[in-house]
Amino acid sequence: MEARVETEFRSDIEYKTLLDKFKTVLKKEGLRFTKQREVILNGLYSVDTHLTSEELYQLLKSNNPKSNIGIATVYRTLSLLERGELVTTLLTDNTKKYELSAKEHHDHIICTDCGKIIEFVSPDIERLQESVAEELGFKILDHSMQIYGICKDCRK
Amino acid sequence: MEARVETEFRSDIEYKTLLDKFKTVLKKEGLRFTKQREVILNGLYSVDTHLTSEELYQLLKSNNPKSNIGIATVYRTLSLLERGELVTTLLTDNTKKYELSAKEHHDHIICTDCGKIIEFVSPDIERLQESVAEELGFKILDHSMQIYGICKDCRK
DNA sequence: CTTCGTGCAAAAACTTTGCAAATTG
DNA sequence: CAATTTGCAAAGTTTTTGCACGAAG
Repeated sequence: MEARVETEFRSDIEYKTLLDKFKTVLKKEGLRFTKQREVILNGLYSVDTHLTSEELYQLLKSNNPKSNIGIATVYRTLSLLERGELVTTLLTDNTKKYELSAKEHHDHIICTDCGKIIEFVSPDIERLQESVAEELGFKILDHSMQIYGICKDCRK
Repeated sequence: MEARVETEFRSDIEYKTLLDKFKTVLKKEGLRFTKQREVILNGLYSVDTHLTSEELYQLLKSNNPKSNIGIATVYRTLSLLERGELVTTLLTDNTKKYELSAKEHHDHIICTDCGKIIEFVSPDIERLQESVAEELGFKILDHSMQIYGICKDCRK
C-alpha cells in the first residue's frame, strides 16, 4: 500500500488569523485579551519547535525582558490554549511539550536516536482513523499519533 | 475506505511468557531479578487498565501488604520496563499512565466525556504507518496513537 | 563476598493556588 | 468601576537521588 505524505505546514497560518482564533476562544469563554496572553501566543508562533513550559518561559523572558511574565501565567495560558485547542501536547523523553496546533493538524515521527521530529500528515491514515472511530461508535474530536524510529542520518 | 479493526487482546500473553521476556531484558542489561520487580510486573499484569504510578503503588500495597514496596522502586521499575518496551505510557487528563505493552501492540480510542478507553488495532493503519516512515527515511521502532472522541453512550 | 537493588527520607522538579495590586472592557 | 488577570511566593504534586542496609548471583 502506498501512502501519500505531506510534510510542509509551517507558514500556512498567518499570525493575524491565529490571533483572531485566540480572541474568539477568549470571547466565547468570557475571558480577556491581555498583553501576557498575546506574548505567549506570539512566542509559540515565533518558534518552530515543541517546547516545555520552562523553555517557553525562558524564551519569553529573553525576547521580552521588560514584560516580566511569570511562570504561573505561562502555565495558566498554556492550559487555556490547550482547552481551546490552539495548542497540543506531546510526551517525549518523559517531558511534556507544547506546540501550536492551530496552524494545521499533523502527526509526528520522532528519531529516538537524535531526537529529530518531523511533522507529517497522511490523508490516508486520517481517513482510516475516521472509519475506525465510526466502527467503534465514536465521533472523533481529535487524535494524536507519534511514530518512533531511527532516521536516515542516524542509521549511517 | 473500509478499515479492519480488532479489539480483543486481553488474555493473549501468558504471565510465564511475560516473565521470561522481563528476565531476558534484565539479563541483557546485566540487572538482577528481584522480588520487587516481579511484584510490580505481576501487578501490571493482574490489572486490565492504565495506571498512574501512584495507583500502581497503592495497588501493590494492598495486594502485597507484607512486601512493603517503596514508591521509588515503583518509579525505578517502571522506567526500566519502559526502556525495555514491556510497558508503554499514555498522557490522559494531564497524567501519565502506564500499561503493559507486552501482550500485543494496540492503539487507543478515548472518550473525552466519560474517560472510557478502548484498545484497538487497525492493520491497515499499521501498514500505512510503515509506508509513511519509509518515505520519510525512517526505520520504525514503535508508535503510539490515540484518537479522542465521544463514545456512543455519551452522545445519547 | 561483591555488587546491585531497596526503602526511606530528603531533595529536586514541576505545577497549582491564594492574594494584593494592576489591568481590562 | 467592577471584575478578571497578573506576579509573586507559598503550597501541592510528582519524580529523582543519596545512603546505609539487605538481597542476588
